[in-house]
Amino acid sequence: MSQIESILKNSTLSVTTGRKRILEIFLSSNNALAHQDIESQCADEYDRVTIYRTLQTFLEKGIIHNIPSTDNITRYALCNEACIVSGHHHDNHVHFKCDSCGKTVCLDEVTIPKVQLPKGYTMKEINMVVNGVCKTCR
Amino acid sequence: MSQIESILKNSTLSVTTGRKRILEIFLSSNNALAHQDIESQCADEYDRVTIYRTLQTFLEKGIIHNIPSTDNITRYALCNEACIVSGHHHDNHVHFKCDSCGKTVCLDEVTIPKVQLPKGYTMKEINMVVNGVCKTCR
DNA sequence: ATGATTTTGCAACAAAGTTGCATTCCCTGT
DNA sequence: ACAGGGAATGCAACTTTGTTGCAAAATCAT
Ligand SMILES: [Mn+2]
Ligand SMILES: [Mn+2]
Ligand SMILES: [Zn+2]
Ligand SMILES: [Zn+2]
Repeated sequence: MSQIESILKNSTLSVTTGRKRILEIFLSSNNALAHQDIESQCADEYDRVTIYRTLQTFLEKGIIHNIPSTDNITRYALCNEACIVSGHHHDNHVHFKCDSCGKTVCLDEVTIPKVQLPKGYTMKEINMVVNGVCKTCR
Repeated sequence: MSQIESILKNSTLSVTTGRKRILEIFLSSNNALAHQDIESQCADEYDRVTIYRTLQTFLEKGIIHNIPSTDNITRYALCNEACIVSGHHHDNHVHFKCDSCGKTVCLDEVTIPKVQLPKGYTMKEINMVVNGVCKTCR
């Protein structure tokens, strides 16, 4: 059984060609992908709606996580391990978006530092996104 | 001269009723606002396109900053001081989005902690967004 | 292999964002 | 106070993005 198939099986998802293709696109990319990025790679093979639904499914199953940004475009990246605990992701790495090449990457080795919230606030998820210039663009 | 007018004047913007109205909406709100939030408060007075253009102008002038989120909705909040330096904002406070009431707020008193990027990466802006339950919803 | 269940494609729709252009408004100088 | 030039606005048309219902197709357990 291939890596791709076991990812799907482990998440109790049926193995369909569409899901395998989208997973393959993620695995062969070294940066985060927006819906549009995926669509432009397989719009001839799969319907737009299928891509939306597949991304949604992957999110819920903890196969991918989404990365916030100020440009109104949510990007997605593979989760390293099973990272769904009681309904929400617990990724704890920093994300970086390059102002020059536009690419967004997971900085898996950079952990989000702790932060003290004011009294009364409960923390479920935390996201940190850094903008700047990446190492290939400088 | 009113507070609202001086904000516009200080940013070398002409004082129009639309800009004053949108500023007023921000000033009277205690949470961050999405385009849609503003539109629903003044759609009868001003065109959708004007709101888009006004938010864009305010952003560029450093009157408001935008807050990233994973739900594909950018929200905006007033900047505390002039926070535009060489073309980019330098807000350094944490943002909080409540999963219960959906409101996003600036935690002005919580400073984003420093983080060490890998070699070769240059930091321009940094954003931190925490999800959870706010003090009024718990 | 068969049938129940899930996934997909299609169509239709709704919402969000963009652009060009004519009109209106604001500001400056007189 | 007024006129003229430049900036902002409204409107229309359009593109892009996201959603929903339903019938056809694919997947999976038996
Ligand atoms: Mn990541
Ligand atoms: Mn803020
Ligand atoms: Zn780059
Ligand atoms: Zn709340």
